[in-house]
Amino acid sequence: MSRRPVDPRAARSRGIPEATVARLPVYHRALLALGESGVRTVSSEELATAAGVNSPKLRKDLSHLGSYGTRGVGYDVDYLIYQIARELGLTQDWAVVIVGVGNLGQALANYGGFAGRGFRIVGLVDADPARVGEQVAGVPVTHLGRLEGLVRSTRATIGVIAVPGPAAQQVCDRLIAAGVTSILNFAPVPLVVPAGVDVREVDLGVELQILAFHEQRKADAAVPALAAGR
Amino acid sequence: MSRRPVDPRAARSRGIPEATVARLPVYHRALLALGESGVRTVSSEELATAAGVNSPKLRKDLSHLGSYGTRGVGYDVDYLIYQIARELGLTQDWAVVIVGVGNLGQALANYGGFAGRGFRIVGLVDADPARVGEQVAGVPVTHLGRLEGLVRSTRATIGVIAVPGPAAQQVCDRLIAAGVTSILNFAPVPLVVPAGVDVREVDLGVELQILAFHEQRKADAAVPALAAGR
DNA sequence: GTGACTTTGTTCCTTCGTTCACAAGTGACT
DNA sequence: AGTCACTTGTGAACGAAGGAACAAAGTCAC
Repeated sequence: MSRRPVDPRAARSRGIPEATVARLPVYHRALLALGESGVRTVSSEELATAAGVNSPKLRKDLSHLGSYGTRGVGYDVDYLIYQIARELGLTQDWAVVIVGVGNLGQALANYGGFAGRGFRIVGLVDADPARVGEQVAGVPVTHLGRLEGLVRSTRATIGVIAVPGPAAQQVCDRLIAAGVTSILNFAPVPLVVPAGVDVREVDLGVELQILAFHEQRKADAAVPALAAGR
Repeated sequence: MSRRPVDPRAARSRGIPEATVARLPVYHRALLALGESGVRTVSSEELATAAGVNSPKLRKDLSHLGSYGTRGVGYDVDYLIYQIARELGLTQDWAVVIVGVGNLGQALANYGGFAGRGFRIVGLVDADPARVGEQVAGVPVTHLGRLEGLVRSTRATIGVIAVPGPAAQQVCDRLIAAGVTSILNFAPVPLVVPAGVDVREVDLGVELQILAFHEQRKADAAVPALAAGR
């Protein structure tokens, strides 16, 4: 475990494929579940099943982090958990501000599994003065007017936008001006941000529409004569 | 406009790339917003900006649906809205059942923009008997025990899972057994489903972890000496 | 200590997605 | 009517991701 405090071969810390990064959190979670079940060692086949991927893909993904497995044996669960956590930055403490205390904002505040992964919700912000002072999941609600002060005083670097669409861009701009450099956006509008700021858009409506597309495909396949216009 | 009621060249209706399908809903929404602003015609450059992509990508995406633009002019907004909606299946009516009436389930029930796009929430299901009879966004809450009956009687084909992780797979199995063939899963566990059933996993925790990864990258870049272990 | 077996890590190849550049088509203006 | 400016649609180059197969490496039994 102390063999390589920092991997000298430059495979790590540079050029981990984006697709791999998106799967690492899933592996991490699957490993945590296995660890709690008392499993100490896991093969790529077993872990792949638990994570919902196939084993060659899993091995290739893990190989991007370094050689943390033992051939003929598998991966040490605890060690691999630590390595993935470190790579993802979960061993650090991330201050997160959530803007918008509607149902979605509350759902996020109550979401378990943030605290245990280094994410600390340091503030909830809402435009409604009536909600200020309220607490959700132990975090007090601050008025939108104090957004910048909250971000600065807590040194938050991650902002979550859960406000109605029309307000999203303005909230985004203010978050960035106050020092936020990563944004998770649930509002159904594409945000424009300066270089150096990361945005991830999560759109509940889009997901349903993608499903509808495939659903229609299935329906078309079942009644091909109609679909083909014959 | 009536030249090809059904495109004879098989470009359409077969083989639209998955990446394109995932962006069509975004284009659709951007077009709706433009249309409400009174815009009648839009160029690929303008629409691309509104949708947050670059124009070559937009044009290639749209070309998979057919030739719906006019060179030298652009795209007719209303016509393109209709074509995308048809391709996505939004001109049909989709019955959706939401399982789990926590904060997330309520947020989904209240989400605007479902109704206008063909999605009709026909039922909310919860395991807590105390919530049965309650109404959320005008939809009554049904007890989990009646899940199958609800799905069958409403002919729902899309199910949304917003329950705690441990319950997700069982709910999933029951939905499928009752006739659901598309599932949107918010529980942080990978679902296993039989062939022919589509699943989309949306994981709020994963998104934050991906952001944390990039955030750490930025921090490393700012203090390279420490990050490189020198 | 040796051999057989297990499992990882990596290489090659194919598929998919994105970007670039340009030809073709359209409308406006003279 | 002809020319010019503009925009779409597409072919081709480029890059990223996925999958299979195999060699390397380590363990366990004896």
